[in-house]
Amino acid sequence: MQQSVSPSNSALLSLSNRVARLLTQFFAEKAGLSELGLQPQHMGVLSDLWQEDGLRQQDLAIALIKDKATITRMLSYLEEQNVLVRIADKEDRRIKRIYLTHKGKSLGHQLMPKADQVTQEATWNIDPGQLSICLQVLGQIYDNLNSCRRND
Amino acid sequence: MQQSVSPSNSALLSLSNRVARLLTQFFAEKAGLSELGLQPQHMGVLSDLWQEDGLRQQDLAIALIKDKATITRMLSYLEEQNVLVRIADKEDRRIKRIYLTHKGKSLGHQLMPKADQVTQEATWNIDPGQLSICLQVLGQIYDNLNSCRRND
DNA sequence: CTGTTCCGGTTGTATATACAACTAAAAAAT
DNA sequence: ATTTTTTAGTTGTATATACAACCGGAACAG
Repeated sequence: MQQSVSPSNSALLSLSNRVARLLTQFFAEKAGLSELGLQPQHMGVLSDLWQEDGLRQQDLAIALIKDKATITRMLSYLEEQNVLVRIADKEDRRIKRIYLTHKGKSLGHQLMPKADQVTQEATWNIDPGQLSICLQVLGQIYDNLNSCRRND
Repeated sequence: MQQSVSPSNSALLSLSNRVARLLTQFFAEKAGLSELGLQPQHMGVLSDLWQEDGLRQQDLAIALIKDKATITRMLSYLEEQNVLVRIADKEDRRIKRIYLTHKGKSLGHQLMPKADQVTQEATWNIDPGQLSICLQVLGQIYDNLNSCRRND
């Protein structure tokens, strides 16, 4: 694999930020997000709910590493757009559980493959084994940092 | 390497975003950024100038994947804080070249090792060879996406 | 040369986000 | 039981960012 910059370990911080921004930007364009009334930041919510319905707002805040106030406002918007619904938990009335609507699930069907596609294009010249290792490493880093963080 | 979630390739988008956010957050805390009058987003500028002085604002915008207006305002702040100076280019008077001041370089000396440290902590249980592969892959993805993007 | 186009940077404005303060509900302490 | 503390979510406010419109200087066309 040829490489224009040889990153030191210390580059992880800036490199991860830049890759994340680039991928996000490309995805938003490729998927025509804004034409769908969605913004890049909404994808995190959508993809997490796509994997598991009925999450609490707090769960989303933690998973997405965003302020709970930010989540409140994102969900208000997405609820207005009929992408999802908030349903108060029966047992604990503080909790609101989030469910995708039909429209939300349909968007998931439409968008998840696009995310795959963008990843494919971004990694066309990368050895699958190495890509797989990269994803494993990122997953581990996520777990490492996530396990020792204050959640609020 | 044990792993709580086994990411598919499509996870790159969300995983890179989350890792970037977590690392950024940890770094900001570890380095006491806000006590230094800096915000996380300033680190990109600082680290790029740390590597190469005299960049144009446009260069920074492209490298950091941010709007040039955003860069303008970040630099105005950092210039006020005496972290850097803008110097008009002699040959092309549209261009402003950015140089770290003494204070800026001193901050670099102080902060770059902290970034290393955070990376070390985040990857303590990861095989160095695999981490290195991960960084190479991320670097390649950055190059891939960066080379085919509209710059403005 | 002169007008046109392009490029680097700035400013106006709307949205996204974080932080802080707050409300309501549950859990824990006494 | 009653008070205190903790938890989930919302709202107020300040800052960060993107997008659009703009300005001045450079390059280019005739």
